Amino acid sequence: MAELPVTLRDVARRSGVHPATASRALNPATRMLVSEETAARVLAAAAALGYRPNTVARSLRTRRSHTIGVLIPDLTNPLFPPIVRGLEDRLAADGYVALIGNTDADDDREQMVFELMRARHVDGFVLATATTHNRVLAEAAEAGLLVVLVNRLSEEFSFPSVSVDNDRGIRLAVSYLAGLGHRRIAHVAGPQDTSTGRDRLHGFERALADAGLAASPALITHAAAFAIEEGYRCTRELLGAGNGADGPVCTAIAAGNDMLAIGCYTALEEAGLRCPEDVSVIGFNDMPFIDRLRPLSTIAFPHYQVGTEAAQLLLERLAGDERPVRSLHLAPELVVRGSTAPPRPGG
Amino acid sequence: MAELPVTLRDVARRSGVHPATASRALNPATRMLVSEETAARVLAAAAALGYRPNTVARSLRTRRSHTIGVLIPDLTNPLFPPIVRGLEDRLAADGYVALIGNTDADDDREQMVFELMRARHVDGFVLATATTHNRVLAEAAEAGLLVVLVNRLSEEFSFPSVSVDNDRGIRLAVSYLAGLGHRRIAHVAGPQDTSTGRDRLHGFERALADAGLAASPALITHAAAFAIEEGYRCTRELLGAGNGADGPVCTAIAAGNDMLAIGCYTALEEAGLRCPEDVSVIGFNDMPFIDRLRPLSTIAFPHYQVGTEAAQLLLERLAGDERPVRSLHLAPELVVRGSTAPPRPGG
DNA sequence: TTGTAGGCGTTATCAC
DNA sequence: GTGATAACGCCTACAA
Repeated sequence: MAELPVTLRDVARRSGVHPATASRALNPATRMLVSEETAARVLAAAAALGYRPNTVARSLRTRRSHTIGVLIPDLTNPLFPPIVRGLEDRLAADGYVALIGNTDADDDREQMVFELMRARHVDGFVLATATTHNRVLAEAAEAGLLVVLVNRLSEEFSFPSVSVDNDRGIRLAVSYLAGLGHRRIAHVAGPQDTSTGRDRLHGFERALADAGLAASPALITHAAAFAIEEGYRCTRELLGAGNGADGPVCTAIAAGNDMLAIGCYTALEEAGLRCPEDVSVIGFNDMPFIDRLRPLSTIAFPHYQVGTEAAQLLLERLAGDERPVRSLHLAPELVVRGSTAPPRPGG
Repeated sequence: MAELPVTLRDVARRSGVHPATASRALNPATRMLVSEETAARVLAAAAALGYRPNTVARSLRTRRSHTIGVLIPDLTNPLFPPIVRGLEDRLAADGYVALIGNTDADDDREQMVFELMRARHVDGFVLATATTHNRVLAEAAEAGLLVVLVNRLSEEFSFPSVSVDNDRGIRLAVSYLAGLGHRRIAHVAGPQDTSTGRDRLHGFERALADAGLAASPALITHAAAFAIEEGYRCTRELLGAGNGADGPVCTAIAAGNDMLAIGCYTALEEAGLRCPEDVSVIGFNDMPFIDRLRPLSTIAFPHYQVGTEAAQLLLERLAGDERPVRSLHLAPELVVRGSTAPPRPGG
């Protein structure tokens, strides 16, 4: 029952040539070195025997595994599946496969998964987990590994990257809210050890200034993670701080991402505040299913394309592209749904 | 900058032993064959040099890649990420990694991804894509590959599997609806070329009979895929058929899964019917985020555990377990949310 | 155009 | 307990 594996020798034997010749005939890149009829004979023999090249042996010899390591925080965060699909689809088109590892934003776990992949001699990495001082990034840089950053930038190392223009995105959000008439706009900032969290916070502050609005520490809270519970906690903090004389401290919240925005809802409800009547909420990412969840206004970007572009960048370098490192910034777009409205007249 | 790779020979040289001895010392399983002090010396040398074994070479020699191929329909279906995480977490604990492939329920694509993985000599497969007459399943069986089915069963081949007890699940749904007083209960059946779709349909029919309710072809529609649009289409069909004298043809719908249930909502809304006042809806799977989407009553099962159990089954066989093939059926549970209510008095 | 030979890094099987 | 040797399946100078 268990099939005996067909090797190159078997194909060679059956077609009456040396294994080396068979190898050349089978490899499209070297097929030209072989006479047409020999090539045809070898190909026929291979097909007849059901030959399937042993990638492991090939990898050992060529030092190419045609495998890419992908590190993401957590696959169950709906933001990542479309990105991963983009990656895999583009990679598969070139015969590459992806090894996915979840890090749960835990350094030790990240290190462990990274090692697991290095041991498998992946040809490159896609990292969606980069934090400011990241051991994996440092090791990858030192070892000269091929890396493409996704959704993250590194100031320390110069890696190619694909991300959304966070500054522009958060500006879209803030100027939209300001245009509605909001003057007390709060921000639930993402983790400041990620470029994403930092860029959006700084963008927020600049956008406020540009809109002629005052920045106040009371209007900014810091989430420890891009997680629903943190959005909830931060919004409570926000509301608790200044929920004084004339209503809540803010009339609008720009959340660091959609997960945080979901947390905002719960806290607002708990405080007896309605959205958008009392407080407007805008998210970031337009993650899948968020539109069916609540009518959340948010900043959208093409998730799937982030994946395909990252794969593209990687494949180009794998193909020997030596051009200077490129960083792609995909354009975000404002998506208005039902979570935003002008502030109450009395506000 | 690019580090020169440290090999076993380097470690052997530095510790003054033969590579074979170094190999024995480094491998916990064969370490006992070596004197303690030699082992210590080798280990120290390895650490000092930053030796990292070449898994590719090891795989070629041992014919074990410590890699598992995972085929799923589509990672962006929220049902799968937690399952995949369960798989990866359990596999990683034993030093295995997973290759994920999306098939989009397309046979050619499935075949292609399957080949990509076979070529990489994965040690086993987890298949969540099995359909009734499945080429991949047949090839895997013929080649004697290690396979564990997830969320699917095969009548044709005897593979170990992990799935939810669909029959019991749909019975829970139907008896709950019947208990609420519903007598005209419809079913949006999933694709009948999947065991999941079939088992739930048959379970539905039996459950109806057990509840003393009449089965009618008009109350059953067939979705071509577990997709929102198909749920929408089928529900329209349902409503269009018998939306005659006294209201809609049914007062409750048991959907084949949550995605189909989401589609039901849209069709009901369009028809001016409210849920649950006019028509109750119950789903299946309790997929992530569904609880935040709409208050959908549904049948829950432990997604993550499906993954860990599947990995466990695979690892056991990889470890040489020869016990007869096991099929795990995880117990489903009824989750009541706001999409179900007694039928209208006038119904 | 084809054959020869050697080696990628590791481990299994001998022998000592 | 350790060393020597060969082989896993493939590719690629080099030679013919």
